[in-house]
Amino acid sequence: MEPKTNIWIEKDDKVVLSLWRVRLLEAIAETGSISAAASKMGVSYRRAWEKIQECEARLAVKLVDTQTGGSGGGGSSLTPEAVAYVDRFRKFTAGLDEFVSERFEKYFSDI
Amino acid sequence: MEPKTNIWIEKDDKVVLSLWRVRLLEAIAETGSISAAASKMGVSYRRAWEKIQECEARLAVKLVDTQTGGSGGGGSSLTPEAVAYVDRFRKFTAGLDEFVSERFEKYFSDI
DNA sequence: TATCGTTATGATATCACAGCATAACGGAAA
DNA sequence: TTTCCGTTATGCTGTGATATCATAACGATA
Repeated sequence: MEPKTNIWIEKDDKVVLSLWRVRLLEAIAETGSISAAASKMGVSYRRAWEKIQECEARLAVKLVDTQTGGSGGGGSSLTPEAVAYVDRFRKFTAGLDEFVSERFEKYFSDI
Repeated sequence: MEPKTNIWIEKDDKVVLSLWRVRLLEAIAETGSISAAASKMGVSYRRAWEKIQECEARLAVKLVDTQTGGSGGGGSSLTPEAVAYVDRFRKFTAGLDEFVSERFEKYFSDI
C-alpha cells in the first residue's frame, strides 16, 4: 500500500498545468525536442504535442518554441514564460510528497 | 485559476481507496443505500456498485452490508471495517486542502 | 540536391465508462 | 395469499476519449 497524489491548476474547469504537464515541459527543456521528451515520458509524440497545444491555448501563452527541419531535424525549447511557469509550479508543489508520506506513515503504517 | 488535488492509496498499482470512494462510503452511511448515495454523488448506481466491489476485492475486506427486498426495498450500511478505513483516510488527508491553498496563494495569487 | 530527424496533423482502432434494461428479493399492504 | 415497490445485482450497448498508424512539410548539412 502506498499513497499517491496529483496536483494541478484549472481555469474554467479545464486543466492548464499539472504535475505531468510540467514534467513534460521539463523533459523538453532537457532533451531539446518534443519527440525525445515524449519518449522519455512514455507517451506518443502525438499526445505530448496535443497537451502542449492545450496548455498554450488555455494559458494564452506560447510555451514551446519549435523549429522544423535543419541539421538535427529540428527541435524545441521552452519560452521564458514556460520556464517561469515550471519554476512557479515546482515551488507551489514543493513539500507535497513529504506532507503526504508523513501522514500516510502516521495513519496507515500498520497496513 | 484554481488549484486542484487528488489523493488516493494504491496496492499493486491499483486504487484501493480515494477521496471519491471515501465520499461514496460516507454517502452510503448517511443515506442508508447505495442507490441514494450514487445519486448524491451524481453517478449511476452501476458505477457506485462497481467501485465498492473493486475496493472490497482489493482490500480483501467487506465494506458494505447490503439487504435486498423488504419495506424500503432494501438498503446498505457500512461495516465496522469500512468505518475504520473512512476515519483513517479522513485523518490521513486532513489539512491537504489548506496546504495546497496556502501555497497556491503564495505562488499564483497574481494570476 | 539528396538525406534525415523533427514538427505537425489527419485517419483509424481500441477501450474505459455512461446509460439502459432487467431479474431477484422480501417486507408491507390489500 | 398475492400484489406492490424500491433496492440490490448484473448484462448489454452506445459513445467519447485516448492510443496507434500514417504522412506531409521543413531546412541545415553533407
